[in-house]
Amino acid sequence: MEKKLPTIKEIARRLNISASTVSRALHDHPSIGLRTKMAVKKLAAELNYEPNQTAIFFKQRKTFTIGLVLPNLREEFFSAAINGIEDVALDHNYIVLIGQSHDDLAREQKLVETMKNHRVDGILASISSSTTHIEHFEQMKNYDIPVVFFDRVPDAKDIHSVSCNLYDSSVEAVEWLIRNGHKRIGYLQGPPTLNMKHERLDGYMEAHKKHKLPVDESLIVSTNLSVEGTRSAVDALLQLKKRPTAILSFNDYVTLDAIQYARQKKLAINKDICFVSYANVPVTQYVEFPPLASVEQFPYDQGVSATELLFRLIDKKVAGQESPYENIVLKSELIIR
Amino acid sequence: MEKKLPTIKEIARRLNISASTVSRALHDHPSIGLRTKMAVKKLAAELNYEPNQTAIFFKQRKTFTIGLVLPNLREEFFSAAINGIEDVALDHNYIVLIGQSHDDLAREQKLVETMKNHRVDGILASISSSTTHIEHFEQMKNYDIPVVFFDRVPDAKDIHSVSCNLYDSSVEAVEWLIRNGHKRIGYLQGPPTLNMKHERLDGYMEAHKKHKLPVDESLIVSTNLSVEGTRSAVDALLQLKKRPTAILSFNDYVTLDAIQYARQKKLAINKDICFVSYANVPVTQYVEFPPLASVEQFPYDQGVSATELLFRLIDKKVAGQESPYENIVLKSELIIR
DNA sequence: GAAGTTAGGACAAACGTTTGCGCGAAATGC
DNA sequence: GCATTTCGCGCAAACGTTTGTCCTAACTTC
Repeated sequence: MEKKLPTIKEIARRLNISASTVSRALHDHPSIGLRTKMAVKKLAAELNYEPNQTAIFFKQRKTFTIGLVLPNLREEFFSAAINGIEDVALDHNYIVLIGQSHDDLAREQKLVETMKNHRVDGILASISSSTTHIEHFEQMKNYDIPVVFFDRVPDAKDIHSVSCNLYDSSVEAVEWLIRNGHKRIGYLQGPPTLNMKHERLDGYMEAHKKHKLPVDESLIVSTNLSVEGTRSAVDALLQLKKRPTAILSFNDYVTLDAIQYARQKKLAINKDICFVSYANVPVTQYVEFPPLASVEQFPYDQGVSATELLFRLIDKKVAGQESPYENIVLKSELIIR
Repeated sequence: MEKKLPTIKEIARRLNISASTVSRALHDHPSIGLRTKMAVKKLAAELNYEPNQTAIFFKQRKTFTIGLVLPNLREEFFSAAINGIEDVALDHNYIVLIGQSHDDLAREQKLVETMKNHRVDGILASISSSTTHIEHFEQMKNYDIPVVFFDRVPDAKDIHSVSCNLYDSSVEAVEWLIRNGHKRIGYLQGPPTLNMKHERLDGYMEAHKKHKLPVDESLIVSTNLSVEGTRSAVDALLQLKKRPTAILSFNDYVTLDAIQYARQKKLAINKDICFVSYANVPVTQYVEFPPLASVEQFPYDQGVSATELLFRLIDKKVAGQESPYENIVLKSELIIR
């Protein structure tokens, strides 16, 4: 059953010409006569010839493949980002290798390693929540594989990245709450590794400062994103003698868990307590009590932007040029329901 | 900046031995002496040698890559299926190329074409809703690339597939509704291309037959899965003089739209009208009125099973053996909330 | 000590494609 | 009609690895 796929050599043999001529003919190289060009193309079509990409990859040192490493696909944010990534990649005739870290550093490392072995031309990454260092990404420099981080960007200097400005929208979100009469606003943050740039927290602080509201440290709690983590964090807030009337929380998924827990505790959502969040994932439209507002982070645009940056880096690499580190910041937008 | 990655040749040159010896030494070939073996490994480690996979792919005619073509990643069903696929693939030291058809036949064709060019070792596919023929998949036979369909399986003979038995659970679902007193049960089906095997409909019919209930054709409507399509289909049901008291609907996403529409029409969910559905996606746990029951289709297991089948096919292909067409059917399960 | 065995490694081809170089013949210029 | 350019194409190397075959020296065996 070993079907022998037609090769350039085969065409050359049949036409009694050399392989190089065939190659050039197929590429419309100017130094090939029209007659041979026609003959080659005709036979190629008849034989259903298709170039062996693995041979080309090998020779050209390019695979027309980009690697995508992200925490998971379950979150609508990431699946939306992929749409942008895939669209740009397909435009460039590239295809996407995917890998989910499931927020596990070891798995993330293995994925990067595997992608390196596959000689991807570049890597897009959103780091896992347990990623405490990024050596595995930095090593890619030794292989001339550019890396662009998006959304979950590590707090390091010498990297390329695309992310949303969450500072401004965090200020805006908290101000919105303040304007709506809230004076005690809780902040439910994510795990430390994802807060390294603490844009959200800085925005939270700034809004308090602007409105001369004191910041109560006990109003700031953390979750590791798990249901239990979120519950105990929310619990800590609800146990306070002076409980917050509103909570700004890490993202919509966390918020859904938080709301569920608050309801379980017999709190009236949007009366006893309000929620404002990040991500603005579409699925919240179906739930009874969605967050009152959520910061749209434009995953599709982030994906597009990151992929375009990656291709610029790949092109420069091919041209042998050095690229300065680029850190693109897109703006986010507070969506009020 | 052209970093020269170390190669076998380089190691051979430095050690004044031949490349073949180096290759064999690295592979612990028995005909290489311990001394040279050690020397080679030592130098390889020092130079940080890593085999150039593209060269190996080229030579071995294998890429250790499988292609995955599916409608979209937004649906939790597919992102859950990927988890199974990825886990099995990683176990086999394979990596996954991904492509979303977005329910567009042309895009699906392009993706398959691109994956073929990348010489993937096999393809996993869940067809788009606009896929009216599967020539593009059948052509893969000419390239010795096995294809395994999962979940959304075309209605054809000569294919490999993994899917859920929806007939039994459909009977069960409708019987459950009947036992709960419903006599007029609507059926909101998906687009024709996805109903080719009409397991759901057959089950719906069978349950009616078993309970000697007449089937009213006007209770059977279709949606193209879009929000508008679903709304007008539901509308048709609600307009009936004798409106159904329950609706069995294509999947949870459709159901969420349907429920939203019904509420908009001032119907009391679970009183005026009940919903039972397929997929059992986790996100329904956060909504106010989830479907009363949903058929779990075990996406992770489907992914695992499909990928394992694919690897069996790949192995047989390598061994030059012919494989009979396998159509694995997993059972589904009606989950009652 | 001669014949046979074995261990250890070299050589070269092969996978399919691309590309720099060069060469002969036709076409052009005067 | 000779010199020069242009055109069309072939030759061979190269990418990095694997693998079948062959070779040589050392070792065994009697």
